[in-house]
Amino acid sequence: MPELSERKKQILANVIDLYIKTGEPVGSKGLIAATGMTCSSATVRNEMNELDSLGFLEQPHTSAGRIPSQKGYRYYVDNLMQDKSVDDLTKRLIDAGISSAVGDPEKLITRSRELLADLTKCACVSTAPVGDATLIRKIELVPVGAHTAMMVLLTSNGILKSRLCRLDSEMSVDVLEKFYNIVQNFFIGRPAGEISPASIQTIAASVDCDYFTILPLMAAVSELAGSTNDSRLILGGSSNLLSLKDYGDRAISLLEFLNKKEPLNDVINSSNGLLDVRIGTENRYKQLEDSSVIVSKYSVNGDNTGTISIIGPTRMDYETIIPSVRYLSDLVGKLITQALEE
Amino acid sequence: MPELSERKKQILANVIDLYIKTGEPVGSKGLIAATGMTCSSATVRNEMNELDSLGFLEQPHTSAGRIPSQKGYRYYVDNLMQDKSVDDLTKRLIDAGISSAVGDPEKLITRSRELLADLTKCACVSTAPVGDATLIRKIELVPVGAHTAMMVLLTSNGILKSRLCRLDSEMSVDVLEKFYNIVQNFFIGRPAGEISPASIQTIAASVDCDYFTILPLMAAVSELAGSTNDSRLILGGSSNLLSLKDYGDRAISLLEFLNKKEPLNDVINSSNGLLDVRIGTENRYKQLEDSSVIVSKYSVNGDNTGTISIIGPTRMDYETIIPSVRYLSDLVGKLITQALEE
DNA sequence: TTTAGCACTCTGATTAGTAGAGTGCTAATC
DNA sequence: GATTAGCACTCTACTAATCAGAGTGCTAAA
Repeated sequence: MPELSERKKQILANVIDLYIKTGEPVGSKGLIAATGMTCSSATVRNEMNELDSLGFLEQPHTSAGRIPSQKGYRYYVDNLMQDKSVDDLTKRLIDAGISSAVGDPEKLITRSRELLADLTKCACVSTAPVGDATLIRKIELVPVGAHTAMMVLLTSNGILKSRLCRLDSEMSVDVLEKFYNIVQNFFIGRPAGEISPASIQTIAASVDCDYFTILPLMAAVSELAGSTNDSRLILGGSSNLLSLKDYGDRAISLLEFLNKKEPLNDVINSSNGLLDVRIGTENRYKQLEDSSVIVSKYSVNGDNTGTISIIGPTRMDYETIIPSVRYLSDLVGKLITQALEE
Repeated sequence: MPELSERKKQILANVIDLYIKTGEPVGSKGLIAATGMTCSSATVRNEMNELDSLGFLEQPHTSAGRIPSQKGYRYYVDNLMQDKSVDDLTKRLIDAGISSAVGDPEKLITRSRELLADLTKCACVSTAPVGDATLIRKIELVPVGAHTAMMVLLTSNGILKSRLCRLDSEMSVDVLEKFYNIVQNFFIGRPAGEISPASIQTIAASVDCDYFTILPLMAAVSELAGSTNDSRLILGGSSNLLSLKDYGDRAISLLEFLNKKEPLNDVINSSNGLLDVRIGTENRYKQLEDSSVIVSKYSVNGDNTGTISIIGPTRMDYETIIPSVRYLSDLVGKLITQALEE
């Protein structure tokens, strides 16, 4: 990355700030008017020209102002942006917004997602905490009818999974007792990831109990345990993106893209580090080429990690959004850890 | 409602069918070309003119073809549309689509919503079954830490609600036992709607137990019981509406409208009868003036009702969508009832 | 009652013209 | 050598004008 003169840096930063604010290409005169710089427009023009050849700015067409290129945004985020901490008002908004959900992990995540989408006017994606360290805390079988029961599985992350299951034979006290025995001996306290359809079969065969009676229950355990590792990816606030002029018609295909689980999951999961900012084509998907994605990880109990992410136009207000996302995701991690504390 | 001649009825039906198919205003020549009617275009013009003065058709402008008015759609849905049953392919698609979720109420509703949104290319809204007859089936307190526990409440509809709760004192065996006693005596088998913050207080005061220890638990029960009656309104497939030319720019404000819980809830709940079709301004909301809403109720155990609804442009394919919605919602009702059967 | 013929109307697409914003270059100035 | 004023040039966004086409309503004949 070439070293830029102080003035170039300042001009680049100003152009980006102004463009983020107005959405219009920034011209030399307009830049001076908006920032009160002391040099003349011709000087700015010369500098902008060089920033253009260096690839930090680009022109929509010959006689328009400049807009930041992807490289420009990257340089801005890495070097120019003032990495201020979250401002006081936002902090209070966040604290107040999630206060009603502090004790409950699921609610907390939901509220945070909604809140952040509102604050940033972007789409927001949340995932529940998952990890190898997810232990099975409790499995409960709640009878619903003579042949049916709701199976409820609680993990060490406070994530609850449930599923109705049906037995061929009657759900007798005897069956229940045997089931709870197996649960106690083989499942409680074990990592959810260890439970596979194969291991289930072995266990079902090894216990002193009718194989075909207990098998549907074991299968249900296996399914629930498996599903603890799907990360409960949920998208919110996507309609915020619709009214942005940045996207125009392309908002439609963007929304259709975001509504598909698999690619979105891939986008979120391919992030590095605690807080990852990916600009434009740094996201591998064509549909995100004029969007930026900010993924922030939070950790629960030091082991399991979930994410809170923002998806919006490359022309998003990085300077305020990044601190907000970081603050909120830290908070979520801490609060969930605390809620689950002994 | 004035009685129309057979030919007028036929022309009206044909115009609407064609307009639904093409989205373009229908002219006299085009109508004859598309339907193979035997009279001349001049005759059709005369008839259309009368249908126009009667209010069943309207012209976007003087020299364009006709499009159905709201009154026209209403007459079509009530009198002209062939109320065929769902076609074979659709039936198979639906059956196959939900087969993996048959035994589990929550999954079943989710799959149905997604499926119907795909089939109809419209937005689809589902609600879980609720009603005065919703009984509390089970309340379970799953310890998570020394001071915290996950409370799980299961209703007779198979709907599961959960919430983490925190005690000031330790969650001793003694406390748990007393709690389960209260649950058994006061809650199990009772309608969820009966439980109010006031009744909770009375109960907490009346039992032989430390009031301040048991109160947080009682409060949690009250909250969960109260939330069983929120209908879990969920919207899916709304991005389908974006690419429809019917809406143009207005798609944005429509989506923003649909993403708000309260008005959407109102729209769904203000429906009458088992299957309600509301066209354009028959919906009380300005934002729905060029949309139609189809609300179909399903019932579980004969008492509790949920809904599956379609929201799309007034120019939707009523003839195939209505039977699909009806078929699917009946199926959902039956399957949930069956899953919960003794 | 139906139909052929025709004048009329309105839209939507295309073209031409214009004002304005912004640039890059040159030459003068600090 | 860096900065700046001046200017010719370019490109867009907007407006107005034109025109073909689709469709109508009306009249008069069948």
